[in-house]
Amino acid sequence: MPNIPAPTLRLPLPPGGLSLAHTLDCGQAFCWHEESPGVWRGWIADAAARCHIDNRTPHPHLAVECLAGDITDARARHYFGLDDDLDSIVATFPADRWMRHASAHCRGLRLLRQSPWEALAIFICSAVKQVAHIQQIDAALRARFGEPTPAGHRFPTIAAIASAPESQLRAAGLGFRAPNLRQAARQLIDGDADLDAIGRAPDQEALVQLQELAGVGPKIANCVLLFGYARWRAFPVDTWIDRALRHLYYPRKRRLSPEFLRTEARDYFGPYAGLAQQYLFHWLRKVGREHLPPRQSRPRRSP
DNA sequence: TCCCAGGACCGAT
DNA sequence: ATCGGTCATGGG
Repeated sequence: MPNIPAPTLRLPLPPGGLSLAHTLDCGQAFCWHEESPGVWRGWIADAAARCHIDNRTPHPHLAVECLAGDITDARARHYFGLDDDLDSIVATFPADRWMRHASAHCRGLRLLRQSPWEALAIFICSAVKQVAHIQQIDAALRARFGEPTPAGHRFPTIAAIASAPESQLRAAGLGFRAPNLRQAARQLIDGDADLDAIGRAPDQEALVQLQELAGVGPKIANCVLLFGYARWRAFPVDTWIDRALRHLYYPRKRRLSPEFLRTEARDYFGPYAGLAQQYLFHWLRKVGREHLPPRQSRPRRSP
């Protein structure tokens, strides 16, 4: 069988543009890495891909080289959210000082359309982990449990994780998250939870059902809703957003309950609160740390 | 080296 | 309802 050269898709960039660096390295997906300057290697669903922005032509475009599996024009457009009117969406963000910083820094950062299962699984693994290590876990899960292709391993199926021995999951670096990921997969296999049904449920009901899964609390449920189901109002409150809300947005309020931060704050950021949250998160981590006070670490018990 | 990381969960107030 | 302790593993 002849070796057919990999087809390369060329997608014109929509208004609002697309930044691969911001979109693929902002902590919403963990299966991409910068292979060489400006060239990103990763996965669009079950297809391996290599992407870069080509500015040479009169009309700049996104070049997507398919390395394994099938990527159609429509699938790539959908994955990168190229049909979202980014300018109009960013225009709905509150025009406060911090969002202006974040929006200026995150130009071209789009919401990816990841699969619900992949978002669920990787964010269960994300608990109390640095972004760099979540990427490592993604790679380890693929290598150990994912179907091989000529260009690497796909993300493991629900069944593959459900039947994986806990010891092998721990060997992938999951630590105490291993039993959670395995049990969540089993709950889905057994029909105790249904990702399609969650996709049909309104936000609040979807959050409740997601939190019935092992290892999924309020923060991860919101991540799955936002990144796996493209529910723009979902508002994950992690340690970064928590500090930003307390110190930058509500600096003089004494007691801020987690519930307040998840609901009142979410309403403040508007109909696309989830993307606003991601802009804040990415900006804070990359250039805005100086605006936050140092984390308060709990004093260690004396021996 | 040693502190800490895109939390969830459990039990004691 | 809120608070503290605990859960593994590796990056910086």
